[in-house]
Amino acid sequence: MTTGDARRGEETVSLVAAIRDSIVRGDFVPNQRLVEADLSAQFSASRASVRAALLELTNEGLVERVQNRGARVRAVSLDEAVEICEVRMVVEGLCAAKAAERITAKEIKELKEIGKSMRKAVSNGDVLGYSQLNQQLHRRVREIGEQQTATQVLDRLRAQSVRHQFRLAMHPGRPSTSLPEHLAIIDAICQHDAEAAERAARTHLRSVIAALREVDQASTPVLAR
Amino acid sequence: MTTGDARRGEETVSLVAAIRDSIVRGDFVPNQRLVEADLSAQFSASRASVRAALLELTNEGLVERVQNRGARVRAVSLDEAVEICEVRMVVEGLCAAKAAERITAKEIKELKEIGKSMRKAVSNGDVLGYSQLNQQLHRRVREIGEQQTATQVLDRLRAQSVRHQFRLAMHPGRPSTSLPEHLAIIDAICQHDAEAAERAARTHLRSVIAALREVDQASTPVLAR
DNA sequence: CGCACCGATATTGTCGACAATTTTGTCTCT
DNA sequence: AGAGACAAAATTGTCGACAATATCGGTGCG
Repeated sequence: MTTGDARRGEETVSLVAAIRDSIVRGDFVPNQRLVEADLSAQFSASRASVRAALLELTNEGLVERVQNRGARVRAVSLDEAVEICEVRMVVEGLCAAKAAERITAKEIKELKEIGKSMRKAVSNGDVLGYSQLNQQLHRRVREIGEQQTATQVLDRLRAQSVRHQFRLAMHPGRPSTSLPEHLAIIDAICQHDAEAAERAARTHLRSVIAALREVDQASTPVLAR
Repeated sequence: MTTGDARRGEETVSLVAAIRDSIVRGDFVPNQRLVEADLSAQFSASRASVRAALLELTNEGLVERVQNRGARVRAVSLDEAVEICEVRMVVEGLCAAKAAERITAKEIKELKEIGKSMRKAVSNGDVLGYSQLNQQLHRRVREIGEQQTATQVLDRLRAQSVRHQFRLAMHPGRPSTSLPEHLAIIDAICQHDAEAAERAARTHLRSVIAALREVDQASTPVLAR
């Protein structure tokens, strides 16, 4: 069966989603070549559509293309993942600060609700649920901050580092480290304290960066030779 | 004659540059429709190439596309320009901080040289030269900071707001305002003071945002009705 | 035995044509 | 005359085929 089907119009857009999912979920491993003809057959679409989709994914940073040499799944090194997180650090800091300025009473309740759910998930050992709440929190903060541009930037960066992100979420003990950081962000935003919110967001991402390095060292002990 | 010619291979890449230039230099005004067939004739390229180029420019944020309704030049509103500058503020801050950590003695000399040239350009009233030095400074700082990801983000954002940026550079009195800010960034980086460098970069961009608002109000007095 | 040259194969880049969709203009009916 | 429906034009989305380019394997020469 072909991985993803879609409604009639705009086949390319669904192809982009299908290929993106295949990359994110690991069906296509890093550095794997993506031959247009093969994808065309696999997803039963024309080569032009595949080509357009590859173009799009290249600009999202998930695929690398070299002139006349084709496309392959981009492998994000640890150093690159750190760089990405550093940019995320400052941009999420901006969003948190803006959110602190603009948040409404209703949204405060919502954010605190998320915080409560996160506490519960961690104490229950619900790693998957916590990960989803994590994403929800970050998304809501961006929405509250009303930063369209920042949101676009962050979406792109998140997609690029999703593999590292996932590995991190599965690391034992990680949730109990990040929970208080998340709660600090929520508190600062709910108190309309922009500076504190930015600091908290940065502290959190700094911790993520440190954890990234740690997890990588643990899983790549010396050098797989 | 066709606007841009190019070497044999990879016609699309040169088309992207040609259309981008046309947008940036104002040959294509904001909200102007970009019909594939017309561009195809104008640049004497196939429609497929034009299509690929428009895809690329869409992902750069210079063109907006709606499904089955074609592409048009994106009009960046003042609010959007401010948002873009806010993101730039924090990311350039990051780059400045990293540059302060990593700068070498040789690069310090180079940066100070740029500072000297800027002073000269301002005192000579050389607006264009100052603008170029400005760009050169920002670029060098990013390179010294060795932030690939941040550089990509900033390149994209700069391209989107180039029109506002240009109008700002032409504003009388603007250079003498921004010069000391630039010099402060240079000083902080050259003293390896990451925190001060980030603060200086932010202060500068904050000033740019304020100027953006001011210039816009001056040129759109009430509301063209 | 190694290296450079050359041809065969695989893959991408480009093109023109056709199908699907949206927009525009016109005509009728109330 | 105005609103709605229908047809025609314009434009985009998709497809298959051809040309250009890179990669791989074999052959001859030093």
